Amino acid sequence: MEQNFRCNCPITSAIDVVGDKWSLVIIKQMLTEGKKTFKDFMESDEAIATNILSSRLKMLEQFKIINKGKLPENKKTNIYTLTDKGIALTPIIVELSIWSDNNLREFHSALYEGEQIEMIRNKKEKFINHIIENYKKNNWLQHGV
Amino acid sequence: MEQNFRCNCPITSAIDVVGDKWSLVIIKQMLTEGKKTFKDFMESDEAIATNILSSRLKMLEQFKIINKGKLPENKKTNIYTLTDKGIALTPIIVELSIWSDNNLREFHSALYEGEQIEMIRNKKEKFINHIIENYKKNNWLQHGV
DNA sequence: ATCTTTGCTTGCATTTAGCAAGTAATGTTT
DNA sequence: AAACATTACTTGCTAAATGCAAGCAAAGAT
Repeated sequence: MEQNFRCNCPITSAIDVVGDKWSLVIIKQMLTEGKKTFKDFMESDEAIATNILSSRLKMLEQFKIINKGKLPENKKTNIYTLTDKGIALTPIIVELSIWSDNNLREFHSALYEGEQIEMIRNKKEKFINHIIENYKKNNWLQHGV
Repeated sequence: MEQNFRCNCPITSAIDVVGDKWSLVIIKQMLTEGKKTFKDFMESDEAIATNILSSRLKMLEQFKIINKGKLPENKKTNIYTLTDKGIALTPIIVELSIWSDNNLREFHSALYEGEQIEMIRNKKEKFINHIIENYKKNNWLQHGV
């Protein structure tokens, strides 16, 4: 996988991995919208195409950002969960949200408002931990096993 | 510009603006490598193509993330500087750097090491301010005017 | 007056993303 | 058990973004 990196700068390398149009959107959906199956992602506001979704999930699995598993009672549905590497992307996602709220409103008036973003801004560190704890709680089955 | 946004989610919208392969790399170069002219960006480790660089600089200017100006004594060289919107991207860049250092090393063994990343990790908030103050100091001419 | 530097643009090739349709395996309903 | 529906894909084609090489005009240096 080494040949995929443009250079040895950590910032550029992070962008090489999760800097495409969809990776961080998928991770956001897992982290804050409780999405975990192929169908869940398909039905998102963002309307990702199925071939792109499929290739992105494979790539994220290769970089150990997500796990692919199944529940014992269902042999059809794949359950995708964030690994620790994936959960560690939370601060990036939170900072993107804060930046948009502060700087993009003049170009995009319909941006979500309100409590959640206010909460993120006021108590960033606490909110990051809240999102992570919430994610872990709702995915205890996968994380426990 | 409204039609460029996939939906009303702030995270997705931030990715719509700076989530391409080059925007955050250019901003990183300005913020941490002191680059400010077309030539500076051209000569980077990452080796951006000139047509892409040109279109990215225009786009970043449209979103008021950078300013394009000239020094009084030189009519040829364009000087690009970060606006406050651009400087506000610093926390995102810092978090990308931390994530890489903690999570990408197994896939990219040649990642830069050492002091700087250690410093970022240990004292994140202080380091963000240090980067910003340093940038502002070196660009006082543009910021002052 | 000529040469070099800077900041581009243009044309073409390649890669990545998007859309619509198809499909195989599983699960559900009658 | 047969038919239908759901899930998680793949395939083929189109469109958009990126990459490469060359060219070029304006400004500055020699």
